[in-house]
Amino acid sequence: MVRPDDADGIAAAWRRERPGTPTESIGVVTRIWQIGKLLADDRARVLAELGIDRGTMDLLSVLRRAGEPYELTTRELTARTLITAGAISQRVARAEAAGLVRRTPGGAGRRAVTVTLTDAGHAEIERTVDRVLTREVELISGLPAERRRQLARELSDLLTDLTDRLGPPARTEI
Amino acid sequence: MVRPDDADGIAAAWRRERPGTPTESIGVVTRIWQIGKLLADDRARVLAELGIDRGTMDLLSVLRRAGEPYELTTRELTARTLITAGAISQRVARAEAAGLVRRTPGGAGRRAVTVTLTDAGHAEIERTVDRVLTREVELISGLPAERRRQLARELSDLLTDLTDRLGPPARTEI
DNA sequence: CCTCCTACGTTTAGGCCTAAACATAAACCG
DNA sequence: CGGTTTATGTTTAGGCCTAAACGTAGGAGG
Repeated sequence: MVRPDDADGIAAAWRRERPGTPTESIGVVTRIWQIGKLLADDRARVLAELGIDRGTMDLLSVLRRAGEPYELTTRELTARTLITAGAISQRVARAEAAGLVRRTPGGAGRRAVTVTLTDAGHAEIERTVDRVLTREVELISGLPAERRRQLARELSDLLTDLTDRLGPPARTEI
Repeated sequence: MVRPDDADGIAAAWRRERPGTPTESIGVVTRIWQIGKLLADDRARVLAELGIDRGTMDLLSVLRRAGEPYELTTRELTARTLITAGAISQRVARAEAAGLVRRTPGGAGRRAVTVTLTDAGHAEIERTVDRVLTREVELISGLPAERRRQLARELSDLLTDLTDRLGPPARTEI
């Protein structure tokens, strides 16, 4: 197995090939993407074993976290998630077909549709969430608690700064 | 615009709804995904203005960084990228149709296909790379140089640790 | 009231990816 | 040597997403 280029190697290659290329961001940006992909693929594997996909788990998670009575409008779901309204509509349709949520017209807004967790959906997320989060804690356990908290703070500062620069569209997951 | 849940809010919601849920990873993992998505969407916007897509830029970047004579086999491309061999095949086919690369049978390995940057492909990546990287440096300029380097080191440690735990499949981009 | 406008969802077309099936050159081996 | 395995790529089927077109309920304004 070829050892993939590390971020430092990529930056060095650009400077060698094109002296003057601005490379200061690569050490952070590339690694964020690499780590994100490793974690995302691992979660997909865990969920595949449980017979559920990421989109559905994301949906059920948001509803479960909202607390009793476990319902939100489509608009609220869109605002709390990283994806578009159309994708939410499709995710909800799939979850509804699987009996995990229920759609009922009427609710808060003008023409809102309320999405509610069914008992089956509630059971599904209970079955899943600890498995997923326990696995994740295990994955980052190489980082001692204090360094983990420090990293979280630094990422929080970066995220806040980016959000200010780019407008608000950075949303949730799990 | 509804303010999205922040990672701390998500962790707090899980602890409120399900005391005992392991939430220590959320502050790092969720933020990694959020930051990654903000940066990826921004890059997609920059590239859309330049009339090129992320996959193509990624391909041209890897070839350009390889240095003269700007060619790699499909297998090497797969090893240096975050995607599957099938996707590489499709990306190369698209780039070839656009005249940006050339495929020639034969090369290093057993039955290798060599992918070479054409002059048009070379020009395309020259036109693009500074724009993309300059934008990225600007985006993370809220982080002073020393903190940026420290964050890069911490991410590097985390990535190394994750790669060891999960096997080697963490690859490149840009 | 009636019309227009705006908020809210859904549907559709298309893109790109993954996983798996497929094709085949080259090497291995009895 | 000739059959079998292995390394490489490509193709195909299907999934999920985005962007944009499309419906339509309720207000707002005249």
